[in-house]
Amino acid sequence: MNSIKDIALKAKVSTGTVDRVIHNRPGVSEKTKKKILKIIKESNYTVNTVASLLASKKTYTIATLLPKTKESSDFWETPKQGIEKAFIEIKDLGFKIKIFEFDQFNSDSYVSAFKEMVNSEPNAVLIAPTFKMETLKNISLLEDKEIPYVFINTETEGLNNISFIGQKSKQAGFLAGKLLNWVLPKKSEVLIVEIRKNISNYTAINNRIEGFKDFFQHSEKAINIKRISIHNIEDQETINLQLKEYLNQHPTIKGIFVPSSKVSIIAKSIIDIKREDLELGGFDSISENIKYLKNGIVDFLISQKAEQQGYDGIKLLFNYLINKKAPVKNYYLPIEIVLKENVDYL
Amino acid sequence: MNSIKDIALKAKVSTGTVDRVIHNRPGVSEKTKKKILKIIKESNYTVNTVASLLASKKTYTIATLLPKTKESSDFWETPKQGIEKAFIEIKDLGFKIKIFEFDQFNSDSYVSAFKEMVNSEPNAVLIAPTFKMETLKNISLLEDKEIPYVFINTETEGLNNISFIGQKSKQAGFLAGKLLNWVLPKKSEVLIVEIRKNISNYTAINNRIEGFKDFFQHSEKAINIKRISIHNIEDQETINLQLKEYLNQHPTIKGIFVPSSKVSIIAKSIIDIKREDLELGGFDSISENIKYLKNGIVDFLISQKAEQQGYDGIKLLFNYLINKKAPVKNYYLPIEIVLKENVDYL
DNA sequence: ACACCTTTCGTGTACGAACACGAAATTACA
DNA sequence: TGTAATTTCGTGTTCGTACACGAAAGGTGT
Repeated sequence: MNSIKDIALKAKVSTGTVDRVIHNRPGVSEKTKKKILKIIKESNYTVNTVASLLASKKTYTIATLLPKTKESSDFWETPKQGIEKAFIEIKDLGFKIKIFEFDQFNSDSYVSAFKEMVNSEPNAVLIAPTFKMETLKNISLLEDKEIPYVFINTETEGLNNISFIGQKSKQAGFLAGKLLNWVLPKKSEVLIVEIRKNISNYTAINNRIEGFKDFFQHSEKAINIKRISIHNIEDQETINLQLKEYLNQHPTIKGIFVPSSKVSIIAKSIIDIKREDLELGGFDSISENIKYLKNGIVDFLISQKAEQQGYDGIKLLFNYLINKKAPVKNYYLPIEIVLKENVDYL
Repeated sequence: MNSIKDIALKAKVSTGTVDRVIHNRPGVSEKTKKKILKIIKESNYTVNTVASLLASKKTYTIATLLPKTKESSDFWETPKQGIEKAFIEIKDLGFKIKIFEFDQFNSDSYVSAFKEMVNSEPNAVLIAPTFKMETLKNISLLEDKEIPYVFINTETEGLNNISFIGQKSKQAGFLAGKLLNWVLPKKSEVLIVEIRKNISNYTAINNRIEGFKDFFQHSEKAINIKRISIHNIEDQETINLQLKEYLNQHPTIKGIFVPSSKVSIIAKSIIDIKREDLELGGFDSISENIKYLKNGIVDFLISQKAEQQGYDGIKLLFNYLINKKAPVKNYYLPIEIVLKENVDYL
């Protein structure tokens, strides 16, 4: 392998001089600089990242700002696993990760965690910007300190994030339309059930609904779409009643679309009110949902590849800090279809 | 961070002794060894891979043995991209990759490339064992030299490969059955079209067919399944005739399943003989197939995540060589459903 | 008590790159 | 020409680990 020593030898200068040229630091005459650069190119030498990182005892800290999780089946557990996996790969290269968390139903806690994170002076940050307004209001704290940031999961436009990693929500909704359409008998109506607890992530959910409707508008069999909203997700009884009544009033409804990860709640309801004939689709392959996918109540799930969001997010920041290579602005992850038949192989 | 020096200090020995304990080398008394191990555990110290790799100027060579590719749209291009990506990540850690190739329709070339590969004395190898017999016959060459090997893409049982990375073919066929069933009208027949050029990979293809049939055997609407074989893939005219005639004789056939990546050939045929009403499904999201997916001739593809096969394969060997950590024997990759609606987001 | 061997462990150097330090070369100006 | 200021660049140390070498301690036999 080609080392800085070889280059120095060939150029008849010391390693120090080569080092200065490589890092574009002053103290080298134009002439020697040119000569060295030429030799570097000819012997196509590249700096050995490993040795470099070892020598410059620089350590980088990446901060993450994600919703707190209570149970292990929580959606946000999954990106965290991806973050952990990425961390293991890069910790020996002098990288640290500092975790900041907030209550996803409380915007104040988001803001205070955000500020705390900024004050810890990380080299880069990974944010799940579930609160749009609060993000817009506070993003300057990061920009003033020139801390690069990437967003995951929630697309927030018009900001200088170096990248967004997540799903194209509208297209995901569109796909959900196609899938539900496949499994539905002709001349049915479909029902969109919104679970309103999760107000924080409304952008993605609205985009999914928009895409979903879009599909049926351009489909030959113009299926009619209804929409209801459910609020108190703790109270299964009320949900059952509300759903049962609505379905009785609209007997042509043969399929339900839940544009969020809360599809398991509706699945439970469907069993309770004995309407297993309904087709049901939703989002996110979390364990609670997979249970109902496997027993056939849920027909399909669309996965957002949550683990990869975390993993790729950290890896991307790692590459950015090491090579200063700017990634693509919109890093869309696969819109993955999860069925009973492939759920065990993900 | 915790370094070997800190451990030595705490144990009141030199770094050399700690080093001996870590690498389980002789020359340390039972007593000191225990003491050091205890301290290591207590301060949860782990060796710094970076420094370790730097110091032991060991360089590892991983050899790959894959089919040669002619066009950039070839299936085998994709795993190669994954290998390249993995290589970039690990080259600074002293890893080299040596590529060996063979003609996938010529078993002799496989054997000779195999031998050449073994003679290059790599530290580990990644093989696409498309020729089963020849693999069985020659695998001892690797085992005699104690060179660890992983298989990708083609599952070959009964050998001491440290891992297989690829798809559960039978389950993938099963899923294909489900998808075709979804899009088919009731009381149709389906046709399996085998493309017999690719004899080399027959295990996977047979498994897919088996899984596919399985699905329909256990489905309520017991759909009848026919099967034909096509040989000379260069001659589109003959294929068109053969297909047209067969379909005329069996007018209830409404869907076609191609258990290989050659589905684009049938798609072309379908257009030529004006039978766009047929539903069509196949394997692998290579560019040729995607074209027909997008214009609606192909209804679905099942992707084997070919790039990931290469990437994960190399990464797995990397981890194995570094940490001697044995991976899972069967590393099944996602069985991914690719539709017109999500093909742009993979 | 002496020579000799074995076990145990400490020291020193190397890996490739980063960077502080200061030596040497060049230029500026009186 | 002498002196100071400035530019240019080589040396030495450091990062955390690996490993060769050999010193010290302990044991055995005569």
